[in-house]
Amino acid sequence: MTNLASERSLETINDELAFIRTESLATVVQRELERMILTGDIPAGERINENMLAGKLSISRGPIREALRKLEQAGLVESLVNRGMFVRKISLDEALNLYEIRAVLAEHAGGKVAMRVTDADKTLLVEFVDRMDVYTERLDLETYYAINLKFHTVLMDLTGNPRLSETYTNMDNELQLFRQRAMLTSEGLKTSNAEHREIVGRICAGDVQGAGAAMRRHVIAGKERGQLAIE
Amino acid sequence: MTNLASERSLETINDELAFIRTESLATVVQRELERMILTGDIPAGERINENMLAGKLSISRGPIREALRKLEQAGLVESLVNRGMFVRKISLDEALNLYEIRAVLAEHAGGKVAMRVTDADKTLLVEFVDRMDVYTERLDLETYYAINLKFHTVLMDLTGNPRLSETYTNMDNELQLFRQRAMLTSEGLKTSNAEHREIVGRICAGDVQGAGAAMRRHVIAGKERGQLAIE
DNA sequence: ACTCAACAAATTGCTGACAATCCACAATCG
DNA sequence: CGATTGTGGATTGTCAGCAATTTGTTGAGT
Repeated sequence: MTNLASERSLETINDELAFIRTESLATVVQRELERMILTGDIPAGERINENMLAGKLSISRGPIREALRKLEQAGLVESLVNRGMFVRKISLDEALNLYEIRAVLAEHAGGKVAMRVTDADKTLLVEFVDRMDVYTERLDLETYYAINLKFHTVLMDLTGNPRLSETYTNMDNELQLFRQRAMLTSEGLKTSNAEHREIVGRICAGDVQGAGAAMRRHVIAGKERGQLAIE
Repeated sequence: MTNLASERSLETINDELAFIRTESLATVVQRELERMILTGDIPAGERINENMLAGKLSISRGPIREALRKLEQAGLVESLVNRGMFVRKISLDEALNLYEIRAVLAEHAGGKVAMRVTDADKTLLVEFVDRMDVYTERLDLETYYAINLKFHTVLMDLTGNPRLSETYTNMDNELQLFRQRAMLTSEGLKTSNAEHREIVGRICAGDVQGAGAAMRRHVIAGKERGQLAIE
């Protein structure tokens, strides 16, 4: 019995250690920092103090610096030599450039999904939009955002091109640094989800051209909502 | 006189030190590794030994690991925990996905450039194509490649969207890992430059639609040339 | 001959410490 | 009083070394 118990605890410990073994600390830190940055926990423009972070996480600065280098390449932080790493501040120009690319990718994605979707996919997409409508009514922004995020991920994954989906998502993350304070109004949510419905409708109809155009319009509308919220 | 001389030498020393101060070792190593990987100096699939590299460059492993993390995020190397960093091997599937995205970006870029080019830009582009023709005749692949690279960079920069240019170039770099051994035949060069001429022609004519289509065809043709060379 | 366990060498992951640099603020000079 | 120059503390950049893991090898057992 003691044997069994000790084996169990060893297993548990191993499971936990496996988490360390199969993933470097740098990877864990990267994910955590990415989360903190995207949620605005660490606001854009703020310097990231390596020592403090190391102290908080009870690890050394090495893995932290590695994680920061990855985030630097991902465009979420920028490094100034001898001054440190800062959460990136996206200028209006940079944001417009990102929106432009995103619009192009979205248009292509929309068309491709319209060509490829199965019936199962269609019901899934419709469900997403219906659920978002519910939380729009309830003015539950938190939940709406979460579903909205998932909706776009699923949609992009349906292109069958994981790299396209990844590229799109990465740019969306960078744009998050720009939007940050640009919270949507409930009016904005309604409009946004109406656009979703339009997209899904075109996709379900197999309207390649229309689905692409709807996607493009959705991105551009999002851009304008973002800019509006800033002024 | 001695005063002047010592001032001069101080200046020189400062210039040299500035090279160290304004750039971390990680950045230098990153550029060097990127060069080695893209030229095939370190072939795809090969492990990168941190110790050996540190010894060769007479630095410690810290900056090297940071550089490798950036390259990992850029998609040029991949890390296996406790096993090391390997130059990435791009599968056929991944390459096709990249080509698809690149085609989309290229089409958009072609159209946008056609809308924006000045007369000066036009002569510049024509010069590029003319020069490439020369080296095609001479079968000087090396020089052709160099000009070809620059041509595409200039073309993408003319979109006025630096981020679009950067994204396109990054994907091109990743694809280099795929092409690697797929050297073009002289026949391929001729065809490729004919496509360039077509693109530039449409751009000069202000044919937005046509320029985009020509760009798209160029990318797809390149994809097919690459696949052909592999078989 | 084949499997498998134990061992040794090589290599990565991480840490703590040191050197170089920046920044804010006080002290000095014109 | 303003500008400049030190000066001290905080922070980054780099290094050398240790612990943990992987991998190849040897040798025993079947």
